[in-house]
Amino acid sequence: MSEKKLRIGELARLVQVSQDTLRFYEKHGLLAPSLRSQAGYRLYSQADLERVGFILSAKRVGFTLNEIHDLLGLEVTKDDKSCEDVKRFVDEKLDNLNQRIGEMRHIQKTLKTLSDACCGGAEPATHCTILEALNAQAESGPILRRLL
Amino acid sequence: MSEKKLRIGELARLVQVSQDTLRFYEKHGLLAPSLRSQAGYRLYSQADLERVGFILSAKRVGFTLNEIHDLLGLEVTKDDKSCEDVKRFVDEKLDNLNQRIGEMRHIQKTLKTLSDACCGGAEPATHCTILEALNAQAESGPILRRLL
DNA sequence: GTTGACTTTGGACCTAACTCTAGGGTTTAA
DNA sequence: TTAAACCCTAGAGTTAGGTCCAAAGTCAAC
Repeated sequence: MSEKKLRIGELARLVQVSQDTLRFYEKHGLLAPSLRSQAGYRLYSQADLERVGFILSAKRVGFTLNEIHDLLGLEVTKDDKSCEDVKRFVDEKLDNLNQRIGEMRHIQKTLKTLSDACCGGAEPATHCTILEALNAQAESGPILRRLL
Repeated sequence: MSEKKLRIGELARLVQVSQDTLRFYEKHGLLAPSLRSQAGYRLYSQADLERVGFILSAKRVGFTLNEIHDLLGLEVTKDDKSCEDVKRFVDEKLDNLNQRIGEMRHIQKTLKTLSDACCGGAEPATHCTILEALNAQAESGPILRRLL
């Protein structure tokens, strides 16, 4: 039994993007349907579905479509050189991610400080902004410096 | 002694963005210099510097300028209602951040799998793509589902 | 055998976030 | 006192990532 293929509308509904977006990704080389019907309809396989999943996930965490294109194009072969290249590229992306996760955690902490400071007690603080929350944190350690 | 003020070029160099970008942020209400010189030159204070730091950091982790504008505008007063509003807004952003951090960690893991699988041993694998790395992970748990 | 929901292509349009240009004023060091 | 390096405004142009539209073909059901 061959696997069930999805038409563009079904796939779009599944992954919650527009059909136009899927065609746009195709035009930019990120996602080609594995097959076309006789009439020319795009038919997507399960692998295609996973590919879209990866694209959208990578996008959400801040990769550009160009970077995602490169990531999807990565392929290690017996050739040692390609292996080196992949490692360099991937490690750079990893560093990048690590840094951004750090910044996200910091902003998270700041938002939490704001939320707690303002609405924690029975009486709301008279005055509280996000920059004051940032400063409150900064006073308890050299956190602000990491921002810059 | 009054604090040292920065002109636009100095600030731009400090935070590594163009002068145009700073003026752009000003036009969109994210950052107004606390002062102008007699000749009309923008003069930025330390507080302004911190503000830019926050803007850039928030941008790096995926907030849009509009969202950042709203974040910067948050202010809790004695008014209970504003407190409620802030809490709702901030908590939503926090959820958002949490989810994205989760996705980042997942992609991080995938990249690591790829890096390890391909270049770990003495001999590079014959064939390894990022989607295969994803699948390798997926097999050891229902991870892919979380992508969608 | 036609209606309605689907699909195709090509190309115009849109928004966010810059980036550049022109034409001019200011500051400072030689 | 002038040249280099800075700053100003207004407005046009650019890039990424879609989004919309028109004109037309396809498929399922009634």
